[in-house]
Amino acid sequence: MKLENITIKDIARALDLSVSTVSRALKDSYKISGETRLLVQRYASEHQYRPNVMAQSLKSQRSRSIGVVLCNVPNVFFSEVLSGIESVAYNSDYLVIITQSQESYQREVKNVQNLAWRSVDGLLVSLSTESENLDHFTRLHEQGLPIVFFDRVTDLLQTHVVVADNRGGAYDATVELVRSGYRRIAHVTSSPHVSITLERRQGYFDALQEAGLAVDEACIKYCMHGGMVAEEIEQAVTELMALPSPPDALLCASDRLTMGCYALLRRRGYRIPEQVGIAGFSNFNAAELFCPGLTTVRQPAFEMGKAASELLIGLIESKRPPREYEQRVFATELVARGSTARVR
Amino acid sequence: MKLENITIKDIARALDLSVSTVSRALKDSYKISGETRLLVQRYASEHQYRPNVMAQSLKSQRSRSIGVVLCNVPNVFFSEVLSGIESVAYNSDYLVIITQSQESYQREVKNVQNLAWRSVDGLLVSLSTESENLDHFTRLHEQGLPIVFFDRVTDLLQTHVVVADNRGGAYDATVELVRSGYRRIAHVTSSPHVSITLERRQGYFDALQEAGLAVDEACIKYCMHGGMVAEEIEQAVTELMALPSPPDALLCASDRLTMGCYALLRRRGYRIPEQVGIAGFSNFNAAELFCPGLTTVRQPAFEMGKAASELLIGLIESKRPPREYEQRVFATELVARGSTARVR
DNA sequence: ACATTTAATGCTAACGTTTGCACAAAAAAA
DNA sequence: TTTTTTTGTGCAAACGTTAGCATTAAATGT
Repeated sequence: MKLENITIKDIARALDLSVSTVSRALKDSYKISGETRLLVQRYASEHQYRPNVMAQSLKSQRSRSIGVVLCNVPNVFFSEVLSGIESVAYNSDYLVIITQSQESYQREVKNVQNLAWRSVDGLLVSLSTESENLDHFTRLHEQGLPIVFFDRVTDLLQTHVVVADNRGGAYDATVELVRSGYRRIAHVTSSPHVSITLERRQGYFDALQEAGLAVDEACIKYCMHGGMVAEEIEQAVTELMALPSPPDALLCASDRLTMGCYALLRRRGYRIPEQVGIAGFSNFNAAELFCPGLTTVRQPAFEMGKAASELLIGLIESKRPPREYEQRVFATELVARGSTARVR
Repeated sequence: MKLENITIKDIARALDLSVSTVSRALKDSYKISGETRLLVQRYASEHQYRPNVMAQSLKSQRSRSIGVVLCNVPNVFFSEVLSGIESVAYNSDYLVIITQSQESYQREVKNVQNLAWRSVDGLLVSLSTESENLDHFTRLHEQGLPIVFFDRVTDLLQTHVVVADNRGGAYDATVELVRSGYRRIAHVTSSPHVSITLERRQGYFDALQEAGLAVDEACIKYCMHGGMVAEEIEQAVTELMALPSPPDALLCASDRLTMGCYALLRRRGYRIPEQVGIAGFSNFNAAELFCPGLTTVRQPAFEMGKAASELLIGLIESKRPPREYEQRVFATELVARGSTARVR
């Protein structure tokens, strides 16, 4: 019932040769007479011989596939990253296996172990918000499995890393808010476990400080599931707006949070940008169609996916570990729109 | 350098047993004394034995992985489908391999062949706009490779199919436009090669006819790349609006087209919904934040992904082909918003 | 003419499992 | 006690490749 393919043995039998000769003739290595080589290769292509990859994998201990571990595909940022990953893999003839952690530590662990066990040649990882302990990676990494982190990274492992300039992006957005006349800028962000949260917060801090504005911890709300659960966002916004002196602007740290906050503000009838300004990280490119247009910090997601993929494949295909691990940082792009246009 | 795992042989040697006994003890089959079974199983779990999947695959000719072929991951609809696929696969312990055709026939063929050759157990496919010839599927299908089509399907192959009620969705949206007072409704759609185009067009036709409105072929624009190239959309809209009697409303047939047309109309200064109404298929759930809110036909993408995945896994795991192939049709949901609200 | 090199091919063992069959020892039946 | 059955285990082949070493025949050197 399964697809019966012709094997190297069949060829050997048909041509009255040994399997080793056939094998060698096909990868034109070693000393094989041009005659037999041609004979074998013609027979092979005529009969549509395709080497059995499972056998090859078993022999070589390589599968020409890479595993991707990320939170959630429908997140615009991740879907673009994934697209970038796939496009590089396609050209390099690697298969891309996708898993979602759904921001769950448990699920991340299971996925990573499953992928490793199913013998991917390398791993492309963006950590879940829940992940603090990274043993599931360190063990594999020590055993020599190539891993590249992107977006939500860690310095507990010595390896390549692909990130956006998170500090810079948050800084730029905050500066824009300040420039527009906002003075009490709140920050709605994700779990402080993940790298991007800290970096973005730093950019927010830096900009406030430069502007001589106070940093108020009460104005920072951490959504532990990165906005995967709608209630988090609702609670964060509610609490912020109930403060004795409520914020006049929101800086949101992720796709989901930005959209969530924006929608909520509008639903609750806040006037944007007069009453509350809002800016945030988002890769949704129709933000200009919103009412008012949403000021966003855009990350070159597709390019980041490509870079991560390239670095990983480099790691996989080089015999020796590199002398130095790269940290590739991509510039973000601030697109200022109506949602922060309080003043001309 | 690669992760050295303990093998069944190691266990056999350590316990002074034969490999076959160990193998059998581990899958507690056959007649093995409780004693040895326990011994083996304890040793195995203590030493973290994990069967080598490549060897198992080679033996069983199964890989516990499924291949997905779709156009483009960042498309909201597809990313949600993919998420549904992954979630079912995760629970059933299948790996999901993702490939993008980017609406290219060539690429689709290469991906399909590559996946089959790399021995996935089954295929989940949404056809590219360019695909007319489906030989690359029929051959594999005849050889017994389970395939399930979703979204852009075909009846050239006898297999399970998962679709939205495309005719109904387009019908509902058109009826809504008519109800709002639009009388010359154009249709911007994708390549007529793909099933969804025909079905959606049919719904559009039916609604027009029921309303006693004329069907004008000049009012139907086919974007052969489904809107992947921005120029197609631009050209379609330009041509429509340049007609002797230009349309007063647009019905768009896909995520990308809907967004593209909406953005273009706004950029060109058309007043929506007074001058031109617009409605279309789209899974973008922030359409309510647009200005005006965008009337959309929503497909239960995640559920469709789940269904497709379940059907495929069913196919893979049943010994015999099913007596009958299913065509699972999911209802769409029309969300009427400002972009079609010409009259109260 | 014989020794030595070179070229082309074959044999065999591996990679880690699974499984039909054979075998031995113990238990049951005669 | 002998025969038969049962129970547990081992052997070996298979899945489709690859690669080190051995082998043969031909070609070159002396």
